Amino acid sequence: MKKVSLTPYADLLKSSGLSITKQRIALLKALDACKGPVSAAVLYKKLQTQINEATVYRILKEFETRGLVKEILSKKEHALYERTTAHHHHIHCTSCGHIEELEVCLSPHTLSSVLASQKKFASLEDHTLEFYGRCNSCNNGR
Amino acid sequence: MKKVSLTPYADLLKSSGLSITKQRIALLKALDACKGPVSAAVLYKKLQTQINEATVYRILKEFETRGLVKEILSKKEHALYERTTAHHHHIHCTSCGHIEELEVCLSPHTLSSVLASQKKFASLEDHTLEFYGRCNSCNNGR
DNA sequence: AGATCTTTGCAAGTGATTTGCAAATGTGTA
DNA sequence: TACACATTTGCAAATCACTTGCAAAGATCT
Repeated sequence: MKKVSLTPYADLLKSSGLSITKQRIALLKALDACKGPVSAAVLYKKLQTQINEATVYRILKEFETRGLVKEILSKKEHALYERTTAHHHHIHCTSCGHIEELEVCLSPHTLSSVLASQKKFASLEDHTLEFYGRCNSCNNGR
Repeated sequence: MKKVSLTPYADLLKSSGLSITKQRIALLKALDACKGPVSAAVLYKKLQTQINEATVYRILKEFETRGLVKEILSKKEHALYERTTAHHHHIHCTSCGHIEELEVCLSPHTLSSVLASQKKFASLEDHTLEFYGRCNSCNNGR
């Protein structure tokens, strides 16, 4: 008999080793509904009728350790979260805070040369690369 | 008559457009005495007999906007600060938190190609690039 | 369905950073 | 050097983002 999948979100939770609750599903949906990285506060605002604030934080942390979301650090705001997709970086507008996804990344060659050139670290697990500038609309307006 | 400079720190403050106070000088000294980036809390601990905690935060923020210090964001800790020197990046140990300076940076070519490839931003002001891995001593210990 | 383990809501607690305000200190000018 | 004015500091309270303890509610397994 064919195994029927309930919903993609439920499946995702299950395959990440998490039990299925309406709060976690709501949070995944909300994350997907956002175009870019969002703060816990914004997520909570969208979901306040459905999830308690503490739960938003708890779920976000859980998701991060399971690899479902990625935390990105920004100079302006607190931590921002986005669903984990293909590895990529961002450019942040220093004026309006708008964040856009970039398709560039460090080449594997550059990365390994980083490690090779400085022998003091045994392994390279991750990197963050964020750009800051003025987006076109902010630049026009000045 | 030759202009005598009082102290290098006082000169630095003056040329940054800041008035000279013993708190600001003490903070600059303390920053220089640290080998790597430090948190406001650590700085305050070192200086508690000389500067009030709120003042530490106020000065740090002031220094950042004047370009005297650079704030670096870390996945583990809160904001860390270091004196502005030549542009560089860091590698953070995900186990012990140790941070080391790296000499590598993105090549100007890479940077401009980032901008060129994605025409949506008018200017590129800055970028952050932080690596995460396990330092050798943490790796041995496991 | 029942037992058991996990998650949630709530409210209080933390830790980091900020703010208001009066006193203290710094700066420019006489 | 002294004064007037502007800036900075210390202090205490406030805020903000996030965390925690605990009992009730919900999920999972059989």
